[in-house]
Amino acid sequence: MALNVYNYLTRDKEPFNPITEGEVKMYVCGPTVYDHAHIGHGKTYTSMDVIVRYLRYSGYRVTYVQNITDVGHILDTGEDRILKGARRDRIEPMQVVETYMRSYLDDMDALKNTRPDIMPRAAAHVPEQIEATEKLIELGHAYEANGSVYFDVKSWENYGRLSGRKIEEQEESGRIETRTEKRNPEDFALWKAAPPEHILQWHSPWGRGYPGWHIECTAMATKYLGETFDIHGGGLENMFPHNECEMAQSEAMTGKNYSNYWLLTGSLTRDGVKMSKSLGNSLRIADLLKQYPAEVLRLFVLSAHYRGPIDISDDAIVAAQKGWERLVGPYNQAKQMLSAGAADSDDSGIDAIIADTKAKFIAEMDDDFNTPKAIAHLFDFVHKANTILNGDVPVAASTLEALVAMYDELVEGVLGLLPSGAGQGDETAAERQDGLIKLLIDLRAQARVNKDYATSDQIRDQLKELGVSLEDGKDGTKYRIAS
RNA sequence: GGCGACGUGGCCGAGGGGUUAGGCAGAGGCCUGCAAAGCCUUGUACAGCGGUUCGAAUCCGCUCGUCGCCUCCA
Repeated sequence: MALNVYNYLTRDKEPFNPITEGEVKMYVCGPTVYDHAHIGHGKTYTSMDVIVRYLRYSGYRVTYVQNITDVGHILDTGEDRILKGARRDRIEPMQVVETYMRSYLDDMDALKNTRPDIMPRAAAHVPEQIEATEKLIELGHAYEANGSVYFDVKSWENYGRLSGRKIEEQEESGRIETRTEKRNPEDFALWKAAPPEHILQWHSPWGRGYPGWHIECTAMATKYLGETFDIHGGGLENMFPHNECEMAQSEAMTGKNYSNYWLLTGSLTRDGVKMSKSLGNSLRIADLLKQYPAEVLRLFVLSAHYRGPIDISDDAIVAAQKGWERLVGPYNQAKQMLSAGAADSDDSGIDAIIADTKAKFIAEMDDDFNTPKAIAHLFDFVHKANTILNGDVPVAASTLEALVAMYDELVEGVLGLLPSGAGQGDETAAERQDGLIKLLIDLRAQARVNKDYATSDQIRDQLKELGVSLEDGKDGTKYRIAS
């Protein structure tokens, strides 16, 4: 079965056909770096990360571009967000940008989101944005007024195609601010004249100023991916006005389709309400990562469909944590069984189960990246694997290796859900730790044979305090390390 | 006021005209020195009211409710 995706442009699920066979050009709206990232960003970019991972797993060569907005845009109070951040932190605007961009990248790395191939910064693409604005003026889709340039929405009949909004309806709503210098209230800025005190400003054919919010994506996406590319991703809450304006000006400029597919992610709420600065209910990614492993946060995000909303609560994350430990159980157990030495052959039939799980996983992912269902199939596998691994019949090394390979391929490769950290960076330390724990397990086994349960329980309890849980089974004691 | 989503068992969340989602929590049992983990068994779910249909949680209409966007926002 081939990949099908839900395209917001048509509001329908469609077969995915890239422009160039085997290649995918993908653009995702990145963050404005004026504060630390919160878990809402985590949801959007982890969803996009899994889409990229799956496209690559499916054999596509993906070019993944995600911008960094470091120009700053006007708040309703007339204040620039980045300038506001600078004033708050008493530093230069570009220090704000650098600080929070690095913080953002740290958070994304910690969440195991694959780095985009190109992360263009808006401030470094002002000439491209001016060029795009000039072209729109030439083509009669934009006009200058008092040193600012506006896109003329009435010159582009497809305006409203993505979000489904009609200009007339906007006018009727009566909530569009009236700016006398605009021809239509809905016209949006491509370039804004800057007052002298505005720190971030550049030369332009229209005097000193700075670019409008939407034009950066047009300039950078077309520069790195071409005038028409395959996928545009981002958060659903940016569909209007940002994506709508972006698409209108891009297509007006090139006369071609902008992005063939629009994949937008649902928003994240906290205990039922959206995160916002004013409510003070933002949860920083960095703070959450102090409490939970990245994989738990990823499983939490991926356990709901990317297009849907998701509500974060303590109960939900704790449930995700328990679920994750169960999901990863057979992998850890198989690894330990392998290091302990396994049988030469068995007739567990696990090869067929693995093949079946993989086929189901792929079928679900092919259906608009249905991670909740794909993960449900993995849990079905966990159930079957546990039965085999804990049964009376010895399991062959080849069986264990096949299981580990499937986990590496799907659970880690596509979803990024295998435990990171211990053992991966420092092999000798991990081996030493493994040896020490096994030594304690042996000592405890002797104590148990002698019915010296005080000693055996002491070993178990103290290891538990160190984050190492011991589990007695038929074939001896296994351990697991808390993350 | 306009546009748009959505309302699923104690909780989180898929699915979607007749046939098991899955996870967490709970109950009983097996195993265990005791635990833990695992295994087996166990859940009268689909907001309400109408309609279409042999049959609706799934389609249509209305009502109620929640949320998002319409101003910067992932």
